[in-house]
Amino acid sequence: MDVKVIEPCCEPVLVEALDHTEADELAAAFKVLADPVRLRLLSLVATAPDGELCACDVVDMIGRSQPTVSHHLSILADAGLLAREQRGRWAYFRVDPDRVAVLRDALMIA
Amino acid sequence: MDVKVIEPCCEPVLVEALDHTEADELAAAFKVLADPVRLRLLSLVATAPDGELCACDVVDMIGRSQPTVSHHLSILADAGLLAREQRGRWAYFRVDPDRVAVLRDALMIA
DNA sequence: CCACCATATCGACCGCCATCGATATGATAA
DNA sequence: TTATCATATCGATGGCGGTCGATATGGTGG
Repeated sequence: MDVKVIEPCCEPVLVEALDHTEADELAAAFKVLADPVRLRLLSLVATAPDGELCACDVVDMIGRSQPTVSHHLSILADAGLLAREQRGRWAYFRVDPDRVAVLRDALMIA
Repeated sequence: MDVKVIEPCCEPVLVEALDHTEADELAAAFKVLADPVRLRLLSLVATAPDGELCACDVVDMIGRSQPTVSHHLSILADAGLLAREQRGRWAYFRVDPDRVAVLRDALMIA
């Protein structure tokens, strides 16, 4: 029995070392993920029933003040990880899978 | 001919939101990557000819002081991303692919 | 033993950022 | 318009962390 195994995940993509600019940009991207509140926000949106979540529901789940939650949501949105959609006075957020994939691909190094 | 296709990469792994402990641990892991010097160190080791690099060669490549480079190498090693091997007075480093994979898997969220 | 080299540790400085209370903005509803 | 609600912005504060010079550690060679 022939068995064909495709492993698209673990192929090293990094062929030469990062230069300063690339390293700065990547570090800035990972810095967005380097906060527990932002990671919980991202996971809450990612696992939301319809793939989207209202900011109004999120404050209670997180356990931080409303300005702090708003601050972190803006950082995630500015980084492109979350897409914001304003509907009336409510703000809804979705995960941008492509943007997440960029960071995931950057870790295909070994 | 039987064809077995394995796609370990793009399946969402995150099924429910992260709790506080998981978020703290993940954030600490990403914080290690959230620095350009450490990313350049990681990429230098990952793309080194034999998969390993001597700390003695690294200081000149990075453009930071020796204490700073040593500091960042220790952070990468403590996080498990780099494995340190002392040979005489020299310290050699290798990437731990499994540890990198843990972070990559954490981004399989959408 | 001593001199030298690679690396690690220490101490201090400085800038960035997470956090919150107060307040502003902007939209809906009465 | 006025009241109310959701969200964003502002300003201040406290702590964390990147950086380097100085110094310690520890191994090598003479």
